[in-house]
This record gives sequence, C-alpha cells and structure tokens, in this order.
Amino acid sequence: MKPITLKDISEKLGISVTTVSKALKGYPDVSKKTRALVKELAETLNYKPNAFAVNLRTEESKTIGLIIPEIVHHFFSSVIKGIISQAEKKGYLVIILQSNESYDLEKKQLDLLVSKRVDGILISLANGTADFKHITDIMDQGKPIVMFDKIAKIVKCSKVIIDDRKAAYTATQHLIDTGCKRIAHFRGPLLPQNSIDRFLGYKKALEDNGMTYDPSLVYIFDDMTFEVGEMFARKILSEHTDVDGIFVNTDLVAIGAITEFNRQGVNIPKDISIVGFSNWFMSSAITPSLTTINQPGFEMGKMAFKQLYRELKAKKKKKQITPKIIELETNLVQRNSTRS
Amino acid sequence: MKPITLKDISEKLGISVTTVSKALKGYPDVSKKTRALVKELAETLNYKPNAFAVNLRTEESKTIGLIIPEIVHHFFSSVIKGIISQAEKKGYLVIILQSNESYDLEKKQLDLLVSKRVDGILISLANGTADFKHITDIMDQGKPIVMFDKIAKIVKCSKVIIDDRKAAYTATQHLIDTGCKRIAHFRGPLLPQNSIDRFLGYKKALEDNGMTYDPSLVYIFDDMTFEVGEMFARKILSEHTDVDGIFVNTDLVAIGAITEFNRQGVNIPKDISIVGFSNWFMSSAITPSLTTINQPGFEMGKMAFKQLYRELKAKKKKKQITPKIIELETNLVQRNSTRS
DNA sequence: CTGAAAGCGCTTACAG
DNA sequence: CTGAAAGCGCTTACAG
Repeated sequence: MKPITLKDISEKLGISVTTVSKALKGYPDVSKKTRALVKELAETLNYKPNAFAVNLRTEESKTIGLIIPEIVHHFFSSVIKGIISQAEKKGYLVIILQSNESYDLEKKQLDLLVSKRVDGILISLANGTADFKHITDIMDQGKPIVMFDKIAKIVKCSKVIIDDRKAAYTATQHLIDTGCKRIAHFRGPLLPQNSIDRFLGYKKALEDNGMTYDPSLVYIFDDMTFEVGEMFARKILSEHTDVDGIFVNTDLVAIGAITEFNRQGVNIPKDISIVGFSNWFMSSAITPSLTTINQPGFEMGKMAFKQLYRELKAKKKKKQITPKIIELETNLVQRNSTRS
Repeated sequence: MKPITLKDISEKLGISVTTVSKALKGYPDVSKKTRALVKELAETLNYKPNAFAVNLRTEESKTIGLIIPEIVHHFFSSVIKGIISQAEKKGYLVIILQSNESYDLEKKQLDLLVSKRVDGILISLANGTADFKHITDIMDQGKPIVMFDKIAKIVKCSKVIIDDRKAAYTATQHLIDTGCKRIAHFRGPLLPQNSIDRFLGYKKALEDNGMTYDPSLVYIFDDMTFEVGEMFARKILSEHTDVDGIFVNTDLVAIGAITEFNRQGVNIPKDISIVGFSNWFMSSAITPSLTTINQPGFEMGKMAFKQLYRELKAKKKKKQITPKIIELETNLVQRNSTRS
C-alpha cells in the first residue's frame, strides 16, 4: 500500500505534476476548474505530501529541538508543556532530549539535533556546562537558538528568564521581615547562573538589612534532590543550632528539609522558617505548606517558543536577528513554612 | 556558509559521488586508500549527511512519535524519560505531543505524526477515546504502534501494561486486612481501561471477603486533580460517615483527599485509611505518607520503546509482526495512611 | 493557464 | 575497485 504521490494524481487526471502541485498549494495561476478537480481527488485519495521530499526541497522540517536537564521535574515539565502547546499552534513539532545535567551529553545531543537539521533549538543548560563553544558554533551556522531558565550570560542569543537575584532577595527579605535573625542558604551547584544569582540576591538582602553574611551558612551541593534536603536539614541541626531561617534554592530540596525537620520535632515556622523556590505543585500539599517563589514555567515555555518562532521567520526573510532578553515576573507565595 | 555535501568532497578529491558515499559507509568495494582519504577529508570538513536527503532516499527518519495525555504528571513524565533514554541508545529521536485527554486532539496529532512520516508511534490513550479507528487506520498502513498504560483491549497492537485489576485487588485487600469495614472507591473517569480494571479489582476484593459492594461508595469524576480529591473527601464526610477506608484511583487525588481530611481533623489512618495508586514522588513527602501501588513508569517507557524498536526492525526485514502484551510487576508500598 | 525541466542530496543497482 | 545513471517526491523558475 504505497502512499499517494503527486504523480498518482497527475496521471489520474491527465495533467502535469507541476499543475497538481500548484493547484494543491492554491497558486493563482491555475484555473479554478483544475484546482477544484485536483483538490477533490487529493481529498478522496487522502493525499499527504511526503514530508521527507518537502523537507529536502525547502530545507526546513518544521521541527525544533529541545534540550532540557531533567524531565521528571515539575518546573521543567511545565516548561515543556508550554513549548509544545505553542509550537503545535504554529505547526511545529518538538523533539525532546534530556541532558541529565551533563555537559558531555548536552554537547552530543546538540550535535545530533543539528545533524537531524531541526529548524531551531531551545535549550536550558546543564549544571555541568561551563564552556559554550558548542552553543556558539551552532549560532555561527545561523541556526536560531533560544535559551531559557538556565542560561549563559556570555552567549549572545535570545533568552527567557526570571530575575533570580531579585526573587531571591524578596525571599530572603521575607524571612527577615518575619523575624529571622540568622538565615542559612541551600545554594545548590556552583556553576549555573541561576544558582549564582539566587545566592547573590540572598547575600544582598542580608547586607541591606545590616546582617552579617556568614559563608559557613551557605550549603553547596550538586544534586537537587529530596534526600539532599533531608541531609542538610540534619547538618543545620548539628552545625548551626542558631539558624532560624533557610532560603532554599529549589522546592524539592526544601520539601526534603521540611520532612526531616518534622521528623526531628523542629517546629516550622516557629523554630526554623523556610522559603523555597519555584512553587512546585507539592509545595501546597506538604505540612506545613511551603512559602516559595512562584516561577511561571508554562509561560516561560510559551515565550521561549514564541521568540524562536520570530527568529525562524526572520531568518526566512533573511532579516538580521537581534537577540532579545525576555524577563518574566515572579512573586512570593506566602504559606505556612514562614511566620505571618 | 553552505553545509558540506558529498559532491563537495568528491570534487575536492577528484572522484565520484558514488565512491565517496560508499567509502563513508564503509562498503567493502572501495580501496583502503580511497576510503581513508575520503574519511579524512569528511572529518576535516566536518561533513554531516543531509538528513532530509537520507530520509527521502531510505524512507525512514529514525524518529518516532509519542502521544501522551499529560506531561506535567509524575508517572507520565517518568515514562517519557524511559522512552527517550532508550530511544537515544538506539539512535532514535522522539517527537512528543500531548493530547490533554482529548480524543479530537489525539486524532489530529496522530494524523500529524503520520504526515510527518515518523517511523513508529507510542501512545497512551486519552480518557476521551472510545473509538479506535484512528489507531487501526495507522496499523493498516503498516506503521508500527505500541500502546502503554492507557490501552484499548480491542486493538490488536503491542502493549505495555500492568495488571491494574490485580494491583487494585491488592490495594483493597490491604485495607480489608488492616481492619477497614466500609471501603469507598474514587474511581475516576468511566472510559479508560485502567479505570475499569481498577474498579473491578476493588469490587472483586470486596466480594472475595464477603463484603457487600455498594455502588453509592464509588465516586466517578473526569479530572484527576488535587482539587477533586479535596471535594470528594468532603463528600465522603457528608454522605457516608461510616466509611473507614478509601481506595483512590491515583495518588494526586488521594493527596488532595488527605489534605482535606487533615484540614477537617479526620485522623488518617485511624478514622479513615487511604490507599493511592502510582507511587508519585509526593506520596512519601506528605503527612501522613501515602500507602500506594508502585507503578514502574521509567521501566514502562523503556519497554514500550524496546517493543517498538523490535517491530521497526522486523518491518525492515519484511517480517510479520505478532503483537505482544508486556506486563510489568507492581507492588504495594505500605506507608502511614493505612494502619499496620 | 499549463507543463517540461532542473535540482534538493543522497543511495544503490548495474556496467565496466 | 570505480563511476554514470536513475530515482526518492517534491518545488519552482522558466518557456510557451
């Protein structure tokens, strides 16, 4: 059962392939009658253009690539959803790859996407990524690329981000406003820009409030997991009994910490207040519910695709692309892990 | 900056395109010397075959399509991860589409994937899907398709599933064994096979234990959300004060119910015991932690791709494909929402 | 308004 | 061992 081709239609109708092609695409230089005839037959035969041939001819596939550090992740999966839904609206399909926070994998996957000739690429960088040649190489080939969430400041492509520094400042200020005197920070890994910015926001808030910044209160770790949250909660209890507030880099770790503190009989928020980051769904279901920074994942995905789409269109028209930084708003969601 | 083609290499080397192509593919009928020369030049020029041309020639794209009801979902995102990681190992890329539990969207997306000529399709059906012509049509075209989790018994393709009936039986039996006398069931939507099977497992367990099955204790709802869990928890308290156990179709709804019961001062598990389904990550973090059925999402994704891959290979060799049903093991995870 | 022809970049059956 | 040629199915510049 071979698929129907233009040739099949042209033979049945006794006209040329050229005319069939034009008729199907609604070109004006085909008679109304021919056009109607062609369209009708195409319909009844359920003709579908061979995408492979179209791709080869037009040098575009209406497919984009997406590289993301982790899929089983509330924030990132929301971003994916935003990207896919927006892409579908514009007739684009999305190939998804997961870097597992590994630079090597990220690089290999980027290569793979390029060799598959996707029209453009959306990427959120792995924690392990410190060198960006694999990204700039692609930009140099003229392939549109948009970064989101985990970006590199130094790379001159479009980006969709939040103001991590400001959001972290707000989170820390909230701890201070609700009476915390000694505030720790679960910072996460060293490299990624948003770890850095969240840390800087935390530090700035302390300084602006005349509180001394104590490096020993900043906990660094590579894996942002529930278990890490439990572990550092225990560390706090043994190393820094005077800590009465923690600003945690991400909700999942904060939830691990809450679970451990609950287990140890620490009263949250009275003994220790906690603010997370991202507003994962879980944050509202845990006891006590987690005060956190709401980070608009779905929106971010939508915006990232929209920007890529703009660049795809600009490229087709051979227009110059000026990189754009799109910053989305965040807000503090007050719940029960901080005092009111 | 045009990409390098076979022609570029052949011209630089003064040999034919045919020979270059063969040399690159390691065909034996090329002299060692020529092969080495070609490979070296290809390397230095960073030659990448034009995937569009290869696709057209070979009529395959090494790309598969995946249609899933929802992405922001712990179980499904685990499945996606399993699929992608396995596909990557075998050199396949995955295009992901989300049906939002809608039959119309699912149908449209299936069409889209076919017209993009993906090599095969992986699908978990939408709740709204009651007719399967869109699926069988594709099978009739000889395109391999594998269903997972939310399947249709009537469709004769390969499937990766769990034994929902048995798992639900185990869950209900556990409630009975720990002393529950009147057990409700949050069933979810009517159509999907796994809702049906979980309900049947629940019913069977009651009957086998000499407990009367009471239809008024079975709650049906379309959206499997946290909010629905809260709502039906309230309903139970007002409609059936004698209920002392609930078997819930999925963890998310169970967690909503727990949250509402906590709020109303109902003691879990003493007043009401709850068993969920799926073992979402959240289930271990909530208070009380949720007893549930562990459903291996990552594994399911891996198996689904593996089966599709087998069928892809069989198709290439023009071998007949015999549909296979792959059943994965589940187990009860006892936590604190049921008595011990 | 219609169509013959070229070409996208590859692969492969075939001839030498 | 090498290469000319056909062909995958489409699109589009060009001629009539």
